[in-house]
Amino acid sequence: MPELPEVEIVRQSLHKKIKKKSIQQVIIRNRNLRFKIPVDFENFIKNKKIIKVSRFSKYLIIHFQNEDYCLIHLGMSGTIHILDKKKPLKFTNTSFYHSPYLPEKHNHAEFVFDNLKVIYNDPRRFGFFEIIRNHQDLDKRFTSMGPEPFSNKFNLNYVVNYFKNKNKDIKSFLLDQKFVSGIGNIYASEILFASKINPFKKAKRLNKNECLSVILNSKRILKHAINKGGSSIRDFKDISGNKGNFQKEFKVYQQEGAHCKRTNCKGIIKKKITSNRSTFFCVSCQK
DNA sequence: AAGAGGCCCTGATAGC
DNA sequence: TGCTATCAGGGCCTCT
Repeated sequence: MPELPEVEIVRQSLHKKIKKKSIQQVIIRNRNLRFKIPVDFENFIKNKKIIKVSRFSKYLIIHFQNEDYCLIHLGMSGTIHILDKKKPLKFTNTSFYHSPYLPEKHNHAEFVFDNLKVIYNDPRRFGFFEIIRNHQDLDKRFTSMGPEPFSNKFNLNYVVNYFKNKNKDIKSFLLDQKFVSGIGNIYASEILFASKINPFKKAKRLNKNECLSVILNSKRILKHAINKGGSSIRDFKDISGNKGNFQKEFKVYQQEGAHCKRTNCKGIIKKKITSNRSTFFCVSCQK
C-alpha cells in the first residue's frame, strides 16, 4: 500500500480520531508480522492515553503519555480501519464490530477505545509494530535513515556529495531509505519522469541541475500526492474508507505502452523489471 | 564498502 | 473449473 503520502493520509485521519483518547483493550488476533508482536505488547499499550499520531518517512508514530511510543510500519499491504460507534459507516446496519467492507481475514490487532475500534489488517505480513520506551530512543531510532524529501537537509550539497563516485542507478537511490526517506516504487518513477532523467542512469553521472531537479520534484510530487489524498492503486483507502486521487495523475507508473504525456514528446512509456520491481519511464525524453 | 539479488508472505489476475 | 505463473506500494539480509 503505502509510501510517504499514503502513510501521511493515514496519520492525519488516525490522529483526528484517537488523540486524547485512552486504549481500553488490545486484542491480538495474529502475532505473525515481519517481526512477531511481542507478548507484552498488549499490557504495554493498555490504558495508555494517546497524545498524538506523528510520522517519519513511512512509519506512523503513536505518542503515548509518559514518553512511550509505538511505531507502526504498514509494509506492502498493511491497512488501518476504524469503526466509529457515533458515526456508523454507510451500509453498516449490522453491529458496531462488523461492516461489509471491513476485512475479517488477516486482522492482526484491534485497539478498542470508548466508542471506537481501530483495526490493523495485513495479508502479506510485511508490516510490523515496535515499542519505544523513551524519547531518546525515539530520536535514535531514525538516525541511520536519510532525511525526508521535505527536509532542508535534502538539499543540493547533500545530494551532489552523496552521489560522488556512486555507481548505482538513480532510481535505486530514490528507493534507498538511507539516502532519502519515504519514497517508494511509484513515486520514484514519477519523480524521475518529472526530472527528465533515465531511471537507470548512474548517480555519479547526474549533473548539478539534474540533482536539483530530483530534489525539487521529490518535494513537489510528494506534497501534491498528499493534497490529493494519496494514490489508491489496488485498494488503498484512508482509515474511514475514502480513496485517494493521485493515481489519476500518474504520468508513467502503470502506463506501459502509453504515449508520453509530455507535450511534443513522441516517446512511449516502457516498463522494465529489475530485482522483482517494475520501473516505468519514457524511452524518449528521460535521458 | 558498495552493489546485486534473494527472500519474507498472501492475493489478484492472466493464461492455458 | 482449476491449475500454474507472474506480479504487487517494502526493507532486511547475505554474498561477492
